[in-house]
Amino acid sequence: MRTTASVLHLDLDAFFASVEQRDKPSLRGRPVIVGGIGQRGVVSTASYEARVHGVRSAMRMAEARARCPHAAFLSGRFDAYREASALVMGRLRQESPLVEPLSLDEAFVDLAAGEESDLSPDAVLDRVETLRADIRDLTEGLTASVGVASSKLMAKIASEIRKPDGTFVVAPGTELDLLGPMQVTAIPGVGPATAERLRRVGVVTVDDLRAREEDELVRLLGSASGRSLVRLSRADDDRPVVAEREAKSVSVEDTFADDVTDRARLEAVVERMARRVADRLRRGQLSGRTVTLKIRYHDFETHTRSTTLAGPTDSPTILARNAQALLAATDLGGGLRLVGVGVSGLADWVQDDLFDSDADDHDEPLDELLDEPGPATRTASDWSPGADVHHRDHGDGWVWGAGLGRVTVRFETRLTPPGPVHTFAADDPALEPGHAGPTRPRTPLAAEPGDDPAGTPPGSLGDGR
DNA sequence: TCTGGGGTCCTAGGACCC
DNA sequence: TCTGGGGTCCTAGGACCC
Repeated sequence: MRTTASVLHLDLDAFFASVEQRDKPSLRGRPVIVGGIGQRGVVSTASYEARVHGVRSAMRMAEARARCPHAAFLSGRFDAYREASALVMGRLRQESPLVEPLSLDEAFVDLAAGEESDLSPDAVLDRVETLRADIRDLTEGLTASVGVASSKLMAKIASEIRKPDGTFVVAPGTELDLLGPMQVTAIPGVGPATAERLRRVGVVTVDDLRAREEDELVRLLGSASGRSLVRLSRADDDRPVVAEREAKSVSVEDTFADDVTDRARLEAVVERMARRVADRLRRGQLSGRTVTLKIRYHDFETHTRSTTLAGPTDSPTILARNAQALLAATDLGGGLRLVGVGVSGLADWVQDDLFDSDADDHDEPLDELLDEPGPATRTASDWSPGADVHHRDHGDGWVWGAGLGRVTVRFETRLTPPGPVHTFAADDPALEPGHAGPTRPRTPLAAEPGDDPAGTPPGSLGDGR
């Protein structure tokens, strides 16, 4: 933990609602509620005028309307929010090169990372007041709350204390005085479920938490949470401010106004979603390997099904086909209230790069073939540049394979995912045209030593035991 | 008229490998 | 003939955050 208050946390006050009030003078001084406007919407942000009436983030819109019928209800203008956010983040980067945005309206700044400066609490306070005034000018009126402390944990807690439009600097050495009496839910990461588990064993405040043994908390909450909570309860937090964090997943989901039972309609929705995901991947110059379908039944029961491709793709067609295959394997029950499509296992390259192929367009047949779902154990390196690729359609599935330059040929078939995967030898009768699908379970294709001039795929040989 | 959308991280079990 | 000890990958679900 640092000895100076040099981690800054900034939080723009009622951000979405404030942008709306800034851009529409008629809304100033009035309750403004931004969120899902439809039947099943929830509140994203409520202006302070609306909070007076008990309207909160994540509240159902129906309840918000009941509590505050005279409010302005808006669905949000994300381009405007992104623009305002970029101005703020830009100003923060003048403060230090090390800025970690957490969302459009929140960021950590490492004040110790830039040029050497006076990090005494008084000097930092002056600096923050200048920063907040600049942000107000730059954004034409948006206000921010700021906390500065010796760690991320305390900075984030501190920014809540003088909210809205205030600053709180935690003098080094006083962290536990501030944190100890707070409820455990003040610690980010402790939500309702964890708080309830802790309450049942008599832990309500951070001081209560600190009195417990690590072993007990690990048993109660698991290894990661237990250990981390022990440290945080002591204000022991050395997590660094990290500027560039790479995305780990991309997803799109939608809740229907009314539950949908029509499979054809769901297929169309899933296809559109997959294309949107692919579009976002490509704009981010990313590709992904694991396709996930998310569904939510009428009773809110939620499930995910996923399939992992042989290599990363950003092809809308491939993503759509895989998402639709997952849907096809899904029981629609009494209807779905939500579907979603996501991709994870992101890479900043596409599988194209591995092949000596002139297929620049990811939707070309050859390329698609190579991106088809395969067994999880197959890796991109199973394939050699210029490999001779074969494909045979077997009606209820398909077979594909690639020659590595001579006799060694791997053939694999896959039924509609997530069905079983089978591997065949080149002379397997199942490969005869007209044969309708695999006839025997997957068997390892042992390459004979010295029989493979193109190199053996990693992992396909035993360790000699 | 119960309960958004976009994320992250963690856990746990099974398959598979060495 | 009873049964190891790691490790990684994959799938699914849950808690949490803004």
